[in-house]
Amino acid sequence: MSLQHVNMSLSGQNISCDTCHAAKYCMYAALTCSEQDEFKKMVRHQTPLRPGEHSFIAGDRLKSIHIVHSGLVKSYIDSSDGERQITGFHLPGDVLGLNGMHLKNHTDSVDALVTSDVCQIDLAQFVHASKSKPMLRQQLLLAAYRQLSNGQKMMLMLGKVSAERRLAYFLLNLSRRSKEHGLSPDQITLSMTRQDIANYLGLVVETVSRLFTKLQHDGILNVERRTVNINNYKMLENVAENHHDHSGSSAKFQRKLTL
Amino acid sequence: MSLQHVNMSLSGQNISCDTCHAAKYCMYAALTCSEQDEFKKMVRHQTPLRPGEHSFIAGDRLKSIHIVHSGLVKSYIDSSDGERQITGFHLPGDVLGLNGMHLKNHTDSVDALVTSDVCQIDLAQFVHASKSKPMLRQQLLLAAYRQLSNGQKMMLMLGKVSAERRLAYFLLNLSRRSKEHGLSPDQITLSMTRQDIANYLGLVVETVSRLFTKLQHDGILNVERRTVNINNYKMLENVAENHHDHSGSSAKFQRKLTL
DNA sequence: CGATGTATTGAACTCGATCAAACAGTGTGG
DNA sequence: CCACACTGTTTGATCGAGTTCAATACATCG
Repeated sequence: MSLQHVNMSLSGQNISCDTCHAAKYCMYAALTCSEQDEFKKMVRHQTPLRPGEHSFIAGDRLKSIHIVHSGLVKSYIDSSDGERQITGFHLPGDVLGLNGMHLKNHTDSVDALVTSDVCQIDLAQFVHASKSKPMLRQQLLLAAYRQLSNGQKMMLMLGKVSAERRLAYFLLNLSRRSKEHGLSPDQITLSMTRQDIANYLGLVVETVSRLFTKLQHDGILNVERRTVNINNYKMLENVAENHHDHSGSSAKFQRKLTL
Repeated sequence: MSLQHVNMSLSGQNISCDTCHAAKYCMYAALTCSEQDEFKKMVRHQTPLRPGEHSFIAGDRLKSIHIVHSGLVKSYIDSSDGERQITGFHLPGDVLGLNGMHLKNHTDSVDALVTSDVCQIDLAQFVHASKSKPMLRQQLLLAAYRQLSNGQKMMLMLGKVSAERRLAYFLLNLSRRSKEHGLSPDQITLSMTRQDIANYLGLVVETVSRLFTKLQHDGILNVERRTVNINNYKMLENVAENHHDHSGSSAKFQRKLTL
């Protein structure tokens, strides 16, 4: 099994940071013992989210910090005219809903893609605890800065990058994160639909589907429904970086990619 | 005579928060007197930036917080293969370069579009002062959250929105911000080139130019080089919101827009 | 089994990009 | 003052990447 099944069978209340599989990806890991004790006291759990259920939606009062404990969730914003843009897929340890903090209301929504647990840390308690334990605040801040930097990269993607490169970049990113989470970087499971991937990348499903087929024909990937095997990491990076060497593309390999 | 000329003739060292025209748009305004005193002690100024000069570039050691004092600057990131994406235009009071904080190095670059002053607040001093004056930190945090929220809206724009809507949205945004800065919301000066606008919106110059012409033909705008007059605010909003009623578009007005 | 949601594939179309040319300001130097 | 180069903007003609529409395949589940 993969990403999404970690801890899926735990009941909400049995979860503790001590036994949390995701603790090492969580801000929890960066805290000292006494800070961790403080942290543990603040953590509450929603009942596990079934696929499609949401952790919170835009407009909800923002009274907690949310951190993915297990599973996989997507965050998205909706525009006035009904468009939706998926703004991220989030793995255990990821902090959710920081945008919106300044308004005390969520500006985005979060749905589970697979059965997922999301921890909640009461904001008031957190702020209070931060006074004596500044590292708590520090860690939240770091998460925000990381997300800012990420968002800018995403803008570059959506504004300047071709469809093929977007997908390649997406897969590499997923691969890297899978690896960080102790899973195989070569075999990745897409727990989100093609539709979700397309939306996230600013494309339509058909384009994503065609690109998967193309990358498979090029010998870069093996795609089997939701399972993707990366056969040629280097070539995938070339596609992502637009080193448009792998010239003839499909049908047959042409040169050693060192050319 | 607009946005960009505020204070352009001040020499770097004469600037003080007490006399700063932008103080009310700055985090400074949210501070108490004693906090303001602390803040003032930390502020340093670069010599005024001439158009095209940069305040900092990606990779620079991040040792200060930057805040626009006067003028107009753009921030952008470059990709490995030479693409550039402008990530924002920044008016007085805006905080720059928060992304990158987590790495202690700037991940984006900032160039002046017109003669501009940028204040620098030494990060070490700021962190130290924050210990006794938590509101300082609080304000920086708020800026980060606002930028996060903004970035997500931008993703929606770049991923889902048509060229015409992007430009409309951009102009409305500029108009709103001009108004906030005490300038006319109807007559706005584009201190950035068409190229910059296009890049920011994920388009090419030609498209932006054509869209200006179109919006003018539709009677929504009057465009005169860098000066844009918004004749019909409501119609511009309709374009931005995709209320695709103003159906026949160009050549002749067709219905009252209440239809 | 049919029903439903997801994925792939094909054919035609379209929006915005690209290529190319002309035009308008703004210096700069003779 | 004009010739010039230079940069930014507009406009036209054509192209193409990605969308749209439509049909089919494929799983999963009642």
